[in-house]
Amino acid sequence: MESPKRQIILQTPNLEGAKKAIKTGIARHRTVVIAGSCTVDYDGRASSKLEEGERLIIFKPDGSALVHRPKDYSPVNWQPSGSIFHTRIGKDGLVIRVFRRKERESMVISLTMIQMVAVLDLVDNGDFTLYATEKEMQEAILFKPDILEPGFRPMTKEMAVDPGFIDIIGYDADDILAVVEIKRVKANKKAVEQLKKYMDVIDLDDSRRVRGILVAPDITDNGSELLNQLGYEYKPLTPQECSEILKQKRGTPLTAFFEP
Amino acid sequence: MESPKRQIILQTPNLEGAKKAIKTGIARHRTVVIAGSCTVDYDGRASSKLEEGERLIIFKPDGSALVHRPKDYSPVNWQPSGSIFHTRIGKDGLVIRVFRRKERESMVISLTMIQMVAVLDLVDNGDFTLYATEKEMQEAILFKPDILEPGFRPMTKEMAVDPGFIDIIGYDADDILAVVEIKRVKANKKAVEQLKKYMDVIDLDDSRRVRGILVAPDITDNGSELLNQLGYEYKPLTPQECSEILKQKRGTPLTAFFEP
DNA sequence: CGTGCCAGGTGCCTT
DNA sequence: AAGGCACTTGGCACG
Repeated sequence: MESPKRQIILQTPNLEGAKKAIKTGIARHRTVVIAGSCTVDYDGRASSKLEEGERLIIFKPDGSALVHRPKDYSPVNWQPSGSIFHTRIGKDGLVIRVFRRKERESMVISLTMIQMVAVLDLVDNGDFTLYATEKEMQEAILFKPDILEPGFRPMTKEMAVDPGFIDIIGYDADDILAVVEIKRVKANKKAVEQLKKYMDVIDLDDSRRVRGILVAPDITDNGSELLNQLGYEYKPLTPQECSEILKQKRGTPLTAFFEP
Repeated sequence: MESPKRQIILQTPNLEGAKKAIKTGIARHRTVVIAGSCTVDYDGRASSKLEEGERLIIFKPDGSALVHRPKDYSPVNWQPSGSIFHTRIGKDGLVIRVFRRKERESMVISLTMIQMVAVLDLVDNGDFTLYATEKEMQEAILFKPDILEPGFRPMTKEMAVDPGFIDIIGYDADDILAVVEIKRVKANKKAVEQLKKYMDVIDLDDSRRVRGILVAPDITDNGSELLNQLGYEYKPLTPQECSEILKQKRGTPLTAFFEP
């Protein structure tokens, strides 16, 4: 018994041949890659018109769609996952309509000339791990609170207030309550305002002095100004440092916790 | 004289053949599309590890690079334009390093099995126009102020304050000053806070009563609550409506302005 | 569902 | 370069 073809690649197919391959690929939940000359009309939350030109078009099995020009990181047009594809040949050439019921959005691609159609069977179960995130900064402070300042003792993480979420609340070496806001990139005025919002809530509940600490790898001048004005503090800390600390943690064998 | 090949497409090439095509494609500023099994290591502002799996890889002539899994709108790894590519065969297979001097970021793709390499010559000079943006909402109100409310007269657009930018300032039918903040999506509490920030600045400069008007297609309950609390107003207006109004404007012949 | 917020956000524009 | 902000932001987590 022959195994089904893992890929179909057509070079400069006619529209009918392209249509067949694309429909087959979508039906079989393959990744479909098309290179060709097209126009794109989008209509939904906004709307857009893209005039004729050669682009790379990608349809994924999860119903996401991308139209990429030969430049830039971001697609010129797209639909997020969950879209429905409809392919037909009309007077404008090979027309593919990508529709998303949620948001009532549609993207219509009209292909006039096709350089390539590739129907690919991509199997991808590899784990993806991102390091040096804000989450890791939080974990690092909880794991080794001294990196914030000696004697700091975290009490809560991700406390819901107001609404909103305070990253960390804890007590310092002098038993003063501290509200900690973490940013993985340079903190600006907006970050300080966010900290203030949480401080205002805590101040209502607590008549004792409360420290506000902004943790970030850097801070803008405007941010620093507002911070000083409000009497809060800035603690420089990079996501990379925090990631390194967690690497030590993960490297520590479990038995280490049971040793003196 | 033969014209140079517009595309090279290799099916299941060996690593050496793939390497040659990829290097050629990058050197000639073509769009290179690779389907194959790979790992990706990224290191820069953050860092990440992507375990073995089959993905679609795109290198563009402007030095941008994308690694797409067979799902999701966004690439799992990438480099923005201006990156430098380096391709070699090592013990991990075909290794492509994408380096960005600014930001000191690197992405290393190690390909072990290759399903396809396509070197494409995409020529794309088509215009792209996006409609129903916040900018268009602003223009529509300036063009036909009555859509905000009858008798409204805009005075400034994009006025810099504090710092920050007030979308529109104008006078209503009763000559009361009004600060207008525009949102193209449902306005939330943050949008109201933004309006408040501008109102606070204007209130300092102006002892007369000032109206705060939030223009948006919708508003969240929390946003509405704060709005009422602060005594501001909400004017429902969709970006699509505004776009339609501007379409009329563009449709209006210039001569119309000279007629009674 | 809405509400809030992070993201390797990206991109645009202005000082 | 720094700062402010929109984006068809997308995506997740939580009530």
